[in-house]
Amino acid sequence: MTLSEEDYIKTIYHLSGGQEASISTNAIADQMDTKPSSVTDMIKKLSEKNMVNYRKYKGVSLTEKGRLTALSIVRKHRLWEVFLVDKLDFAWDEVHEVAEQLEHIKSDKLIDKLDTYLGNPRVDPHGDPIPSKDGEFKKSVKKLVSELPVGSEGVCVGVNDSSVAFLKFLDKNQISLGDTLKIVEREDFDGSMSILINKREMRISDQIASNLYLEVLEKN
Amino acid sequence: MTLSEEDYIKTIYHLSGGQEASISTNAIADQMDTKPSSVTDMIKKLSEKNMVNYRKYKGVSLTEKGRLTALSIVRKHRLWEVFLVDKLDFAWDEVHEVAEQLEHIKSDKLIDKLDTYLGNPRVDPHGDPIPSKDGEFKKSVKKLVSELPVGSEGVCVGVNDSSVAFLKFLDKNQISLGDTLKIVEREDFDGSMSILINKREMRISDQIASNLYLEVLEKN
DNA sequence: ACAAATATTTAGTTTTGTCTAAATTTATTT
DNA sequence: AAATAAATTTAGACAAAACTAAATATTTGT
Repeated sequence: MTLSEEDYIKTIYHLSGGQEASISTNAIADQMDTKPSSVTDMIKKLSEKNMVNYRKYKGVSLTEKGRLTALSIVRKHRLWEVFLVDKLDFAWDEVHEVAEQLEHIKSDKLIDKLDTYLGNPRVDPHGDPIPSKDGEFKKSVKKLVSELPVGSEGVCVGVNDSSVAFLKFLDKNQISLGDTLKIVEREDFDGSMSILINKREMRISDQIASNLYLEVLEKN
Repeated sequence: MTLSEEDYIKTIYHLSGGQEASISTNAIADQMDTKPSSVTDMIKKLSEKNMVNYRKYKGVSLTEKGRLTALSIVRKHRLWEVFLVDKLDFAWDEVHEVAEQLEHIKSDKLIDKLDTYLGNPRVDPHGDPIPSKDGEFKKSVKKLVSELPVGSEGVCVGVNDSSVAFLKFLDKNQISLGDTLKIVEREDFDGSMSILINKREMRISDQIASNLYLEVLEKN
């Protein structure tokens, strides 16, 4: 797999949104900032290699082989993102570019060891799930903290209420997007709950909980 | 700088051995496992970019710009090697291939943070010096432990006596190539010394010390 | 110093991945 | 169901980085 081939496979995967969708030449060209004719050329090559199903004028979809290839790239990308944030102290929103490069490094041993070193994380700093070595992975959904049951664990990914007051509250309590949050216990009376945020325990009101979005893995 | 250009610059740097030497087309071709005609082509391009001094039929040398570029690649290569050995638990002799890929990742911020994370190491797992951000670096030399003064610190890189008995001794005492060794104190009477090996203190005889090679930074 | 050997460069191709412009197919409108 | 619009493919070109084969320079041996 060349670097360029990997980029196409990954783009087709993302445009498919997990589904077995047929993706148009133009959609790929737009996404990759290239020309439709270039896409056609590359699609033919990927089709030769049995990475995509292709019927002229009808668009492409990934084969099983293509899907597994895409997942292995996604796995590498997200593991590197965890490394950059957890170990090198990058902010969660400045890792994408570098991870785009690192995801192309070829060494199974490296990825295995990196995975172990990071503690076999299930999600990246954006809350997106990390596929396992053999291409399995859970989907993730974005929910308000208030909607989740006790025991749920996820990554803070957004706010409902972006008023100055609420953002100040988050800041004062050292809650940032990208942080890991776990619901420890909920008080039925007022809906307040105690949570673990980056391993630190604290208590938040229902108002707070219904304004903070968490990305959590689906049960299955 | 393309990947290929970086590889040529690095090769010319290594063939120059730190000197301002003129390197032949054939030497580069041999080293890079490519054809002399390809080398000529690339040299012309690098010459256009002021990375090398080139006179037809006379060979090439790096310009100051080229030298700094080479040093930045070497710096990245060696920092990644430290990462692979210290953090991911690779053996010192299996890191080269992966580091060859990682050295081409483009992000100054990444290298700065990696350097900090690793504790600003001065040498890689082979005992070779890591250039600083601005291209300064000390040379290293290979010496027998017995020849070095108290206080010296370096990396174990080889043995003089490769008898089974000696290798067994090293193994039993958990001394491996790639380990960091510091001379703490020497007994004048018998030449025995106490050393720190991977931060563990132990005592070795003169026989041992005169059979173990250390790569140490030169004083200057 | 000159012929032979060796090293280097030039000229012309190849492959990969891209592009433009033209041709063709599919979709949309009326 | 044509006509028009939009999407897609084809054909031909180009740049980067490699190659082969031929031409040219340099070095070496006598």
